[in-house]
Amino acid sequence: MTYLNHYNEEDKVLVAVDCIIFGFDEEGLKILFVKRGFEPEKGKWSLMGGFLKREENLAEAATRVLFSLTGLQDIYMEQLYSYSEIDRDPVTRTISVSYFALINKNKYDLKLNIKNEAQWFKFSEAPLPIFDHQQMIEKALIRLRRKALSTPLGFELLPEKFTMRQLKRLYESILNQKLDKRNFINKFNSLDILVKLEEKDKTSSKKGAFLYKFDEKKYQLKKEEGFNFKL
Amino acid sequence: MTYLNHYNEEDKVLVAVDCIIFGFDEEGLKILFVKRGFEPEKGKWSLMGGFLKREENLAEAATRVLFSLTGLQDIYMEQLYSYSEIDRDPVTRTISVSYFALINKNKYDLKLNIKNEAQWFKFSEAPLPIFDHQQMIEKALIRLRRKALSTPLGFELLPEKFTMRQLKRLYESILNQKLDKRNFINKFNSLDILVKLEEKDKTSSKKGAFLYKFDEKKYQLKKEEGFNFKL
DNA sequence: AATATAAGTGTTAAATTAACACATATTTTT
DNA sequence: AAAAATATGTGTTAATTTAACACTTATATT
Repeated sequence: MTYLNHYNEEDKVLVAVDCIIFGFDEEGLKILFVKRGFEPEKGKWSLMGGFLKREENLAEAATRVLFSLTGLQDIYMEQLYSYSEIDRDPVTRTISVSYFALINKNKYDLKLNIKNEAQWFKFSEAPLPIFDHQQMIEKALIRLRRKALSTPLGFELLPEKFTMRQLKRLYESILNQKLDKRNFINKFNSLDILVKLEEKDKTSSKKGAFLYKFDEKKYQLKKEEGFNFKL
Repeated sequence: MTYLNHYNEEDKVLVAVDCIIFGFDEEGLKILFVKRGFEPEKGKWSLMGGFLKREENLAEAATRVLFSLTGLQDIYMEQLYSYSEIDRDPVTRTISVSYFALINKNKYDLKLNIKNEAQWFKFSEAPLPIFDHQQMIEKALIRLRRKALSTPLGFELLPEKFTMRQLKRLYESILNQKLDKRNFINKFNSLDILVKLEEKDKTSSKKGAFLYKFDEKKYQLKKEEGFNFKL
């Protein structure tokens, strides 16, 4: 504590994290909001947020916040951007760092229902959240789209076994455009990260559609390597 | 100040900004460091950094810090990432948000020399900076490379008029690989953002090489639109 | 005169991307 | 029972993009 001359107590600020959680199911891309439990804006929808504590770094704070509000655990999150407008939080100066994650919605829904302050919304129909959260979400969506074209994606969002149709719909809902069935399948197969199973899924037709899963090793390798797709 | 129950004074932290300034000249890609003027690590090389003040947002802080340490003004900076390891600054808990900018080195060098605590280093020969600044720089370089392949780049780094050779060298030094002369020129010309001038530059050969400049409107449009290059 | 350095310019093969249609299985409707 | 609707599955071709590649001209240097 000898060097504090350049370090001015008065400039200390509160730092928060806000988590943008994307999920996916039959209906398309979803986003998870919580009902804010305290004033101001109590009762309104909000990203999962909370304050950074002295004993943790930002990633730890994001993990803790997500867990405490939703019960979700072991979710890999990625830091996105820091928001620092002076009045962004009307109560006191707060800087917020956004994190985002993709999760397999079905896998986690049971846990989620216990704490029902959290709720999934179809991405296109989500209510306007508080503060600058809408801005955060827009940036996250741009990031998600970029990721979809440069790294394999789906392992975190789809059930373990999935059909080509689901995979294609996932990409369509992220990129917000229709994709050609044959081209999509050919393209995705060229990545060589899928394993075709014997099993068929019969929920959407009696003929059944073959199920696939990711070859996790190849998937991770491809993730590190990256690519440059047009879809 | 009625709602402070959830807002805990004790969790306030100092927030800093650190600026990664890239430049370019005949020798290649450069990075700007300052000699740190206070303890700890006084006299060591460091990114331009300083603390966020109560009355400014992060972008403003970055602008102010850059100006006060180097005299550089009107530099567009882009936020990169926030660093929050508890002990990243040995004096006190500090979160640092990195910003990066590309500047035309020659254009600004005069101003710079006035305050000679700042110094350019060839990117490959730069000394190891303090704290986690090296990490910040690595992330900035990755970002810079990505940008080079998805958005036109050079307006901020090159002199107003430049030769194809300089442009190619810029890309080579950012991407850290040799590029084929003909392919590079064809590719870049296909963007349709360059204007070929009558003038020649004779500094590197008596034959002279034609000078080009950017068509600023087309450049900015292309920047918004983006692309997806392999070079 | 020979050699070296820089500028400038196009063609071709390979790879990737985009466009496109029909057959099969089954259920639903008429 | 026939017709229509929904879902699965599969390949070819043209267009575009990328990668590989070599010689000519101008000038200075030896």
